[in-house]
Amino acid sequence: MRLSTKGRYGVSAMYELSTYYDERSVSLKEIAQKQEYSMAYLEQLFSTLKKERLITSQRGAKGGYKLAKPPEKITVGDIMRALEGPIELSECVGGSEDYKCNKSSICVTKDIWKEVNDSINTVIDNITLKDLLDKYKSD
Amino acid sequence: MRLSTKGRYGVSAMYELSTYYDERSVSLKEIAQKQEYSMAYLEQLFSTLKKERLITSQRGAKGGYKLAKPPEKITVGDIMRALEGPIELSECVGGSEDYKCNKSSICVTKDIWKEVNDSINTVIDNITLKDLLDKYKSD
DNA sequence: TTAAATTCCGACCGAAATAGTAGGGAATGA
DNA sequence: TCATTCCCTACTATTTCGGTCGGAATTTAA
Repeated sequence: MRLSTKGRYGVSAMYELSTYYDERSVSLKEIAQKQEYSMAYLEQLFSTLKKERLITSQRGAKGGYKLAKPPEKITVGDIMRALEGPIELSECVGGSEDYKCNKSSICVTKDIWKEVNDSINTVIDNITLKDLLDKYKSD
Repeated sequence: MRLSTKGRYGVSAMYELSTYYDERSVSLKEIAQKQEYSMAYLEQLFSTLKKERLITSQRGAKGGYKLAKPPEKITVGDIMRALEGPIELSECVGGSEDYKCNKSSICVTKDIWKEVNDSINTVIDNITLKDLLDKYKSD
């Protein structure tokens, strides 16, 4: 039971961007080196993050990426959902309301997955990049 | 971001067993039919559940499976961890204490995964099979 | 004692997801 | 112009998922 690296890589990379927010763009190369990730792989994640409008980009020499919004307006949940899709522990939970559920025991367990979903979302939606910045400073 | 079916199938199947706790063994065939799961697949899950001593088995005609403990002593967390392994959103969290972490931003984000882990565990460790039984009765 | 029901066990399998690689094109700044 | 950087598409190796298959061992009942 584990998450993919996408979310982890993404949050770390976004944190890196947030340390330079309002200062300058940061290139993929720089982030990849600092975090020891594959640059080409990070590139794919950034492409997604850009589509989701969490970052902006600047091409060419001295180019790079920046946060599209201030760190206090970007949550870990935003990043996770952008990269990993919605959190759905059971198709019964997130899906359409009309889901036909003739298996009694599934209906009983359904609420469990919803509860777990909610608790995960609560946690990740309540941590912003700013929180991480503050935390690191105080450490 | 989603869990495998193992945990879901497992919890549903265990719920089924719990409805007959202290009454009789339930065969795989019966559970598979009731829940419309593949019998051969369920078999693998049950093999794991048995190794983890959550169920006992009786071979031969009139055989089947039973809960190894009363429903109030088996949590959803027990079942999930048996089938899906420990919850580890990051190798940084569950692993050894000496994990060398020279990437500052990972250390900052590490606590996030721990928090998420903990919140999931809290939820699933606080729901027993008995709770599910009671819930279904009252519905 | 034989037949049917059942668990037990190991091997196999196709599809999808994961975690990347590789290569070239297009914009930009110096 | 040229090095730097993002952009895009395609490919690939490995693992996990969800499941199948065949047969052996055990038990009950006829």
